Amino acid sequence: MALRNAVLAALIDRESSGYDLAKRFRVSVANFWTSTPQQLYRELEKMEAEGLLTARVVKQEKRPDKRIFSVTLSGRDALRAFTQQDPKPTTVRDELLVQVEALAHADVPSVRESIRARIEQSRQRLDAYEKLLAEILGPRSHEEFLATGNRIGPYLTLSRGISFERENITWGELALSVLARRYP
Amino acid sequence: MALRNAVLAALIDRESSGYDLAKRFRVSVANFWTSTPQQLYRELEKMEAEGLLTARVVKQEKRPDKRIFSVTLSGRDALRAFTQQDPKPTTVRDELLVQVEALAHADVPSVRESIRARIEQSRQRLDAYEKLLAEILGPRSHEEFLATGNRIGPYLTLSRGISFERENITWGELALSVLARRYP
DNA sequence: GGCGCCTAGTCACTTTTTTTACTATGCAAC
DNA sequence: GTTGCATAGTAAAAAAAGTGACTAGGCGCC
Repeated sequence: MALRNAVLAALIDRESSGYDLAKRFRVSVANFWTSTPQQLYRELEKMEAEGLLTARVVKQEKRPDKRIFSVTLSGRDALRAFTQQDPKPTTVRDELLVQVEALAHADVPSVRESIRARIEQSRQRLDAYEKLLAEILGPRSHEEFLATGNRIGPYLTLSRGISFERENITWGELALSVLARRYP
Repeated sequence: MALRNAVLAALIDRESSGYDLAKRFRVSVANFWTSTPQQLYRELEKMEAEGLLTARVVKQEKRPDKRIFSVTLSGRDALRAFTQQDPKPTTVRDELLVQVEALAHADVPSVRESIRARIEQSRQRLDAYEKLLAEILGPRSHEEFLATGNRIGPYLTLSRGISFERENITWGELALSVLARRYP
């Protein structure tokens, strides 16, 4: 019942196939909501059955046909109603931090390697987010955009994603330097 | 199967009752892993049955008796083995950001209020994390601690929590200022 | 002296999420 | 000429997580 709100938010400005939506979840929505493709396909079916979405089939010649989903009026109402509710507190699940919490009882070289991988992944995400943000901004400065732009919501969520990944990188580097010092 | 690693990491340096553990999850572990009390009680039972934890009953006079769990040798092994695995990528679920993503279709006053509440909550968490960090540091400076302290793991995870909550506050204030400008 | 919160849980049920394994076609590289 | 990757999904089962209600004594407060 919660995934559907993220789906509505993702589809409201841009209709998508399940496959496309899964890709968008992987590269940008992941910033505030994570979901597997399977979960999305199921949710899309349910949402269509409940009238929140409509689907139209697009025939393709060189590829399998696809179904493009868009938000119905009833879906819009649901989204608006959702924005009136109290959002649940953020849930985070980060296995890397669990490993770090247990550092004194851990296999330190493995953890070190995992931190490195996390830094690398955060660099890539940061890069992707910054590109998306640049697309939203177009030729405008942040100032101009904030005064006149119309994709304020995505601008703000992307900004949050960017600062999150930056902090990941900074933190990872701190962690590596501490490890280098304490577990040479 | 994933919650258990967080439980092991939380119990390895300090045995706890289920109730206490739930409190610790609420106030500090939440930083990298979220869980409800029910989930914890269930997981503790299973882990005891599998020999990862042992429980001893502590009789209390003015309160209900409690069962204190601690990590067994087998639990230690499991924790170490976990630190050798590739951590799964972070999963985040943040309804507030979903609401913000859908800003153009949202009930803006409600969202504004939710952002305010988030800022307030982050302030409180920041405060709590900083106090915990001060406890870990004791009278030492960060420098001294990093060179000689022994709770490096918790230091690092708390640091991550602190920067996360700071960024939440900064982001929330940016979001409010944008809203004030665009939806007066 | 009643209200509500704190401690310390248990039980039953429902929902959500994850995992694993399938079906197909097309394209590029080797 | 087959291996691997991208597109575009479906199905079923198992595991994990979340919700709500309940027990029961103690404490403080007004």
